[in-house]
Amino acid sequence: MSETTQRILPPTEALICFNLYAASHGFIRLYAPYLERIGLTYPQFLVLLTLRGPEGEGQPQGVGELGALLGMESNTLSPLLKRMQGAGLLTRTRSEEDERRVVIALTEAGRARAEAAAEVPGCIAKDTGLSEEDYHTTLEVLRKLRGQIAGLDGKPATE
Amino acid sequence: MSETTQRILPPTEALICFNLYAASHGFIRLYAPYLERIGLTYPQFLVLLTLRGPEGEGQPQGVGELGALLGMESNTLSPLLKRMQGAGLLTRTRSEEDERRVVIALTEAGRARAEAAAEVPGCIAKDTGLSEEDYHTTLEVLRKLRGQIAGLDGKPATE
DNA sequence: GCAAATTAAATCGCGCGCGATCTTATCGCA
DNA sequence: TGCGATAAGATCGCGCGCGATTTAATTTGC
Repeated sequence: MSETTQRILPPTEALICFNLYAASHGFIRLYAPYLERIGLTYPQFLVLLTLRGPEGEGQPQGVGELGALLGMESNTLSPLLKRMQGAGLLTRTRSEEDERRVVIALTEAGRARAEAAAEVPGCIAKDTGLSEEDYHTTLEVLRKLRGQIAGLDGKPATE
Repeated sequence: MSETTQRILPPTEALICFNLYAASHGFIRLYAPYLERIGLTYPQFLVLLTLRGPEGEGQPQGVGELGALLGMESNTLSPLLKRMQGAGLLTRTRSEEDERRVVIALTEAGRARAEAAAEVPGCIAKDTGLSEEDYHTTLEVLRKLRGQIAGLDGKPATE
């Protein structure tokens, strides 16, 4: 691990949260030209990838399951999915056995768009020039970090 | 580095960009109760920390410098700073020597709020329970990653 | 068996992010 | 000196995130 943390830095630079924030937006900016080309926003891209599944064999999902996978709630997902339905990418159907649930399924156009979306991460990986090892290390650090903060949302605050 | 990357994962879980996205929002949710208590949004918190400086000795900054430090442009910063001015936290003054520039300076109330803001990251570090070493490793990985993607925003796209 | 509690999704309001455009000031240079 | 190019901010529109509330369906507990 390189020792690049300097003594005097802008205050935000020493914070994990700002580095996540800046890196996240930085990556989204990298994705932007590719996503614009296929007419998707970044969250829409995430939704399509999730519905597509790891090998293109994804099944329809409820709004709740989708939200759990993406870390969003219905207040974000509902309007997002409505826009995607408007774009002809997916359908929203009330579940038969539980009328509260709404099931999201890809249309043919949605499946095609999802295939195009699935090509993008490879392009980004190439653009960034990260080695296989760096990629893996970074992914592990991030997944571990997410695991560490998952579940402590119950306002620990000044206990 | 633990070997937790499974064979079959939801598609987004294998992406660095989604892990950044999810971790960033996760951290912002951790900050939320603390920031709400002092009446700040997350970007406002970043602005105050930056204006305060590493040791509380920060100097007034132009909108552009502030944006460079935070990775924002005037289309995001201008309304944000205007709201913070409305809240009495800072002043916006046209520069004398260059009438295009607008200089941002903390008010007394802003300085006080910035001191309160500076307390928060320590609380979060405690809540997350990250070891000193994990914190340092994570920070290094993120800063390295940001360095890797900095500057390749010139639409490399399918070259 | 039915009212209260719980759950799923939708809706609303507000504050970002950001592409696109506009305004105004400074700079370059013939 | 003057005028086109550049630079700094501001403005506008739209799509998220998210807290708060609402609506409707299901589960529960008596």
